[in-house]
Amino acid sequence: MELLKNFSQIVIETPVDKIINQIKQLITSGQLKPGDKLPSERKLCDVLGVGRTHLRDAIKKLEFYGILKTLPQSGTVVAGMGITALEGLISDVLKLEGNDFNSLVETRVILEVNSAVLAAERRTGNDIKEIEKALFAHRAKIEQADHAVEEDLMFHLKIAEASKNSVLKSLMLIITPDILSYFKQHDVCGDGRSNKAVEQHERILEAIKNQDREAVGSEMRGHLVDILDYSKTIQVEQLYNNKIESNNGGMTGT
Amino acid sequence: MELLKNFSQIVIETPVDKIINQIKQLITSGQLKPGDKLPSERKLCDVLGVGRTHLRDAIKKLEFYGILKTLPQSGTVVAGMGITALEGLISDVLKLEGNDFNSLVETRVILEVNSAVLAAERRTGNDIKEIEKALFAHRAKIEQADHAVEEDLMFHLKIAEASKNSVLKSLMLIITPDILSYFKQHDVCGDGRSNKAVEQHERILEAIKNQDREAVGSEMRGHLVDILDYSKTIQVEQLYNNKIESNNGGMTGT
DNA sequence: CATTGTTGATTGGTCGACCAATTTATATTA
DNA sequence: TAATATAAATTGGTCGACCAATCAACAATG
Repeated sequence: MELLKNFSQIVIETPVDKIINQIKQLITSGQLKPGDKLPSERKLCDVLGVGRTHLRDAIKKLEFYGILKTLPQSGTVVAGMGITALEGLISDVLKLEGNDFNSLVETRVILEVNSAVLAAERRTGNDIKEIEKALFAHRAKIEQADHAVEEDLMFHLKIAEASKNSVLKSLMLIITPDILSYFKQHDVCGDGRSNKAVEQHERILEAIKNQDREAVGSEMRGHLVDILDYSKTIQVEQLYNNKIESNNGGMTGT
Repeated sequence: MELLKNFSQIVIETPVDKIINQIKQLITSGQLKPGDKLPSERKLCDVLGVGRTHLRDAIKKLEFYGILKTLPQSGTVVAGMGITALEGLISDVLKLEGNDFNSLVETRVILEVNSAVLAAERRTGNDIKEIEKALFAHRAKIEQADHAVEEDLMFHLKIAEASKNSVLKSLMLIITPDILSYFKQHDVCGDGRSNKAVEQHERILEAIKNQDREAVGSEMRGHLVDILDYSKTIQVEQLYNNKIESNNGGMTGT
């Protein structure tokens, strides 16, 4: 079995990825500065020796990351920001490397606790109603069935909305799918933890109602701490599995 | 001038967006469940009355979000996760609505403070060196020139790396470009704050060296608090400007 | 000389045709 | 009949040609 160690992850580099790397290199090396206009698509794909479709896909992806900006019938320019931080960006962003569930959960705790505290400060009456609705849905699902991971996360998402911080909510939405996929893969919520979770949710909601910053913080932290512990125990097993199956995590893109 | 209030933001809904909305609607309404296979591209674009290019763009975007998964020569399926959370996701994620600089900075404070604390716990000798290097570069740029926004943020990014939390770092990378663009637009760091910033950086680095969690937390918080205050003062002006120019913020995608 | 109008080249956007891999259906054979 | 081989149809992937909008150069006009 030790033979397995002699294999290393095979990286499949699609044409699109190769193009992205070239453009990225041009930017980081300073040959393309913010505001510069890229050569026309036709010339570029001629030089690169690829079809225009691939090039356009690459541009679209970079545009999505905010690196490029393409102006119809005019050209594609390098967006004037974030260049220094570009190094290693594209291949890193959201490419949660699969075995890094620990970071994922740790980050989740940070986002959750803070959004809960903010929610306690800023929640409106309507927010309370929304959060309650999610709580009821969660409880109902658990009483009749076993798994309710999505309803669970929905509760947390409603809290994020009540925090009135759109960025915080967006970031939670970004990491949520990855957490979901992990939970479903490993059946985290199998045992009797579900009922305990609902009780904790109730206490969290209560603290938000009372606008008790301290309480909501500690309750949320306590609620998430089991999961954080759990994540540490599966770390090793996780590492092993990822070497075998070509599991490419959550939202890793193409 | 009050007439301006009678105008409202014009929402340009590209064909791709329309397709995404339809697919999203099919999923949220339950007509498409996780694991289901979508009709073939040809049939779909026939029904929708759009070209295959548009449809493929839409699919690619949804795949990027982790909603769909397309298997070559086989079909496109609904990924089995995150469906409950889907409602409102696609149009929300990272569509930092432009005038929400407040949320942006608030979130930054949260991420920064926590990553700094983690960095104090986990930093290696090499991390220290990297952070120092960034600090020197920042100071050098300030001593000779006026603006050093990118170098400033680079310092913070190095701290995020020292936190050994890849997700935290990724999230910071995501919001960094938006912060940069704002800083550059509004010339935040114009006055003599630059020198003060370097001094604060030095104290933060010192605290990380000493692995002093408390100190690093309060120092970082103090360092960022001016910016948070500042963001509140420009909020109103910001709102106004955004109505006029069709500024679509940072990484809003297509 | 300055301004305007026209024309031609270039741009990104769009579409339809073709390709290889896959799946399905059908025919062949033991 | 069951298993296998073969052929036809369907799939997503790729490419090149065409489109309308834009821009640049230049000529006509005041």
